[in-house]
Amino acid sequence: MDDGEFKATVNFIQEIINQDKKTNKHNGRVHLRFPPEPNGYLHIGHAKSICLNFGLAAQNGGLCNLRFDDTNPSKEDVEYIDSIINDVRWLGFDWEGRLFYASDYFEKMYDYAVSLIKAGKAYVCDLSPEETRKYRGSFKEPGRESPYCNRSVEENLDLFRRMRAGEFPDGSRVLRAKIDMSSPNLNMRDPVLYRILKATHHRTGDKWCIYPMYDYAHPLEDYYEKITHSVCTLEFEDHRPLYDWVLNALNLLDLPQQIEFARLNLTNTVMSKRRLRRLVEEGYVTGWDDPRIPTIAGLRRRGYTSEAIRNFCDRIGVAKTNSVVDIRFLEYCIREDLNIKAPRVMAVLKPLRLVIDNYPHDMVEEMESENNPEDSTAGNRKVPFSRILYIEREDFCEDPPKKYFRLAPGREVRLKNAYIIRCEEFVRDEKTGEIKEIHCTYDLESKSGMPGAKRKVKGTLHWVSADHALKAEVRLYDYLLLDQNEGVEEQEEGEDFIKQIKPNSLEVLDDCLVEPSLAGAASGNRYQFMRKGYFCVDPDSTSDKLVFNRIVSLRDTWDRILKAEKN
RNA sequence: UGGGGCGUAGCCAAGUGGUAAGGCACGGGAAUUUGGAUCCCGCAUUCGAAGGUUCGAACCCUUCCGCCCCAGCCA
Repeated sequence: MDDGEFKATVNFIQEIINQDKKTNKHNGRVHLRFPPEPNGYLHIGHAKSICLNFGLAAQNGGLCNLRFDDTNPSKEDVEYIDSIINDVRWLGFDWEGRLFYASDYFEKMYDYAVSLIKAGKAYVCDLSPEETRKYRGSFKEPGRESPYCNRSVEENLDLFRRMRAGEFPDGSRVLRAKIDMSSPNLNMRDPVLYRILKATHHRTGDKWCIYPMYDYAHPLEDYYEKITHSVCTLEFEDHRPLYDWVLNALNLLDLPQQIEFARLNLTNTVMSKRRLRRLVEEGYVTGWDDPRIPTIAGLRRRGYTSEAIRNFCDRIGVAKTNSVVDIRFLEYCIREDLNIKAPRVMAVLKPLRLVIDNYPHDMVEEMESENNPEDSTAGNRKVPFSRILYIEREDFCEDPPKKYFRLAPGREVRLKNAYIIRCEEFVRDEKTGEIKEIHCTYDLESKSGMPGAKRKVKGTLHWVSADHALKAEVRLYDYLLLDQNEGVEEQEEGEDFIKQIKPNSLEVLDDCLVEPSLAGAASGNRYQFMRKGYFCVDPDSTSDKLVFNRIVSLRDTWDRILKAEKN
């Protein structure tokens, strides 16, 4: 997958693993996990984490589990579990049966909490959420001890048992760790371990009405699964002392090590679960698999390959610096992959009728065409050619600017895999002034493969035969957000990222014409529409009407020249 | 404001005391029946800043500056 010119440099996590292997920490075992909360769809930021965790395991002869961190039933749902499992598998990773749920450990976690209480390291606190916040203090001020922090072990045990039994309403009591209310790290000011939540859990049903908090549950989950390296994102750095505290308070051995790295940000798009959910729920996009959003489902529908995504993730690097990766790098990765894989076909997106006046009326020639010049095993196909063709509207210009190599009055151009033609005249719609049709003559010595084809001609155009072409709908996607840098996290108070959405991030082309070899193209198939880009058959496609998504355009040097001249 | 992190090119990112890798983007050129792909060439006298240590500093020390995260009974 990544052999060839690209060589990954050893990242800092691999360095830690190298060191641990050297000192035989964990007896040389390497065991990681990808621990999503099932409260949303996976996006390419998760893909970075998935590739990192599973990749590190693979590179080190280790293991990687898939684990759902389902400790908050009020936000989670099986819909998300199913989609996450599907996405991780689609990305190409295998947890080899080690699929776990935090909820599987609730009983053990409860028992550990009881031992914490017995050891005098946890207590039941009756403060309300508001009071708890006040007692916690601030960055400036130390917190104050809870009036309940010195309850007897017996009373704590009794209260905690009754919390579990459902005797108290939501929010009335919590179990707290007894650590240090004056710690400069707010996470250590007697953090909440368990809260009462009378919600039906998607897996345990109504068995529980108390649920462990992340800070308590996560280190235990890692411990139960014998995780050696617990990789998470930067915002958990402040939680590491608590992660370690839980494990140490219980006197556990062979402990996992939490290591934090920077999450992925991409330009021109949104990446937070909150924002993606908003786009979906408020109808700015058509669903979690809308090809404009960077969810795995969206990228997949758009036509991205898992290889390209993995490659991207492997190449962006792993570090602790907050960064925003240019989305054009992702585009580079998919073009690189599809350049080798995607068969070439001809498709005219915005058709302009072209008549070859000196070509016989009823003649049809089958033009031999290479399926993929980058792949000698891809073979050839025949494409029908006749007197009336369609070319791309933008491939003709009445009054061409300099450096324009395409068709213009009196000019010659090559039709890909066919003949060299000359534009003799064009017909204008009298009412609209729009150019309706162009008339050409062809050089019958210039057919591809013949000696006469060797003549140098500036431009080569793609085309379809009017009588043979298939109608198609093509969906062109643009970046979701206007400003390049608004892919970063939260904005100023009151600023709404919704305002940054491009009004025309989706353009639907209804009257496209594609070559007949595309008849019956299966959903998910990818092609290069020559000179236009890479396209993927959408699930909406039917035998009556083909529907394609543009995955990414080809690099367009002409377009760049035009833009450069504007500036 | 207390704590925790991070500053190397437009964007990622190596570099760990011996004189700034690589990729993307960008610019130029070659070749070309895709203005694609490919191939060449160019692109940081300097590493957030200033001092110091050293024969030698992006790397070590000091001070300063900037950015990110934390005051959920979310994860």
